Amino acid sequence: MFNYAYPHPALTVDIVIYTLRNAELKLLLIKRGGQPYKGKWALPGGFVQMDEGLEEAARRELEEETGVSGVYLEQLYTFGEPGRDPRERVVTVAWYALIPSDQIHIRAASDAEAVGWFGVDELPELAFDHSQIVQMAHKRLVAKLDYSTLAFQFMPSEFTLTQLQQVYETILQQEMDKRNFRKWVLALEAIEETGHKQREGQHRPAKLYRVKNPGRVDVIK
Amino acid sequence: MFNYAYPHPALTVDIVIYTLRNAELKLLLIKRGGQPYKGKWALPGGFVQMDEGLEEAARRELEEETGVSGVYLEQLYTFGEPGRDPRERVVTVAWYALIPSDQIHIRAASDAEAVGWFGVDELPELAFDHSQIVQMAHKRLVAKLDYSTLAFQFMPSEFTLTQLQQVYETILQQEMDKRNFRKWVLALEAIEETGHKQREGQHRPAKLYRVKNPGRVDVIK
DNA sequence: TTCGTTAGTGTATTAAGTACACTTAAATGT
DNA sequence: ACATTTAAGTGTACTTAATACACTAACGAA
Repeated sequence: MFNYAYPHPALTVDIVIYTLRNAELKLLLIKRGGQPYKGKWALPGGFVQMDEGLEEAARRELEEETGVSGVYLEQLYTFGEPGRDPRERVVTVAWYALIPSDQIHIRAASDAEAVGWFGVDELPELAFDHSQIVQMAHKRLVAKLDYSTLAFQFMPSEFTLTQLQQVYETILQQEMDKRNFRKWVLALEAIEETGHKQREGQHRPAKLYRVKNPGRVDVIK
Repeated sequence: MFNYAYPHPALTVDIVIYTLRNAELKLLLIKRGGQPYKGKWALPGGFVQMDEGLEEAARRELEEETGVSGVYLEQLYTFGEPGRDPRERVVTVAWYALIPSDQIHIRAASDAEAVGWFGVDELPELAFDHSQIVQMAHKRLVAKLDYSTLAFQFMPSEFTLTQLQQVYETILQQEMDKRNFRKWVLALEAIEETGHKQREGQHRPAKLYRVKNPGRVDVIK
């Protein structure tokens, strides 16, 4: 039992985990096994331990659900309306993570819950205020493509310019001109040729590129 | 006494309250009367009540310390490193507020604490991790001037273009060309002439403008 | 060697941002 | 009334970034 002179809310982290698969933006959901919202899909998350920081808690949950670590993770917003959880006052610090498309051979889940990747346009009804969280995450993601190098966080260690362009086109939901895109992205000086080529399909092989500073997201303009 | 099966952190809100005075960006600090960090300056803030939302709590604290309400308030970030408060685990949801320069005839403070406006370049040593919070708030503020109409939140109901330019110059710490600034800001179509003029000093009177959507902050470009 | 497919490239046009200096309208002092 | 001081107000040329647009190159398969 833990006693306090004043009431304390419970504190959780929830994570919107994005990846790109089949030219579609997907996010990870977990089917709730217990009440409330039993059987509904929800964002992965859980309680913050007393001896861990908030980002640390988010990375722990991320690793537990997907097995991945070291990926891009950013705090999104903190949600704490009274009544957002019917049991007790729960405040959640929401985060979003981007997983490169080559790291999704992750184990399904740590515990026995049902886990699934959902296209952002085919989301089921979500538990709690999680659809509000997802909505805000998507807005942030789209906005950041415009003024940062965030999109590179989706790329595998080597990738073609066409693949990179598809990432932008998928998330922004608009087609782009190939020549203009290449001119623009190369002018950023954030990627470089690896010297390798990707030979696949009956056509000219594509040059492979890598991100110069893989972990880093820079503001551009 | 309040009992929980699992330990809960305490939850606070802290607010970076900005205003502009004498062509200087200032923020409000409160001298701590009790331990820890007794006598040190700190951001205004306090515990979140169990029946109020997070923004509600921030607005309550803002109103208690400054008497102002209805001003621009935005969530900044949530800080929750274990050990940031020596007494117990305290997680704080940090906000920042912008107060128009004509609303600073506010009452000094609700309680007996010492309260003061400090220029952002002349801040004293701060309690807790508050200097980290201030640093992040300043970064956000500067960034948002570039891609939103945030700066208008500092303006009184009627203002001259020169005053508006000074707001940008003060916060961005760089001089701007008068003609280019006017061309740019008028092209935003976010402000309009009031028809009034400001006569003061031995020079040509300036046209007064107002913000078209006073509460609103739009992303530009 | 022809066909199918995706990779890769340049130029002209338009829009936005930057650099830069004089005139105007008022108040003050003689 | 006139000259002086002060900040308000205005336009144009130049530079840079964004856009529109179509063909050639390199490979695999038949």
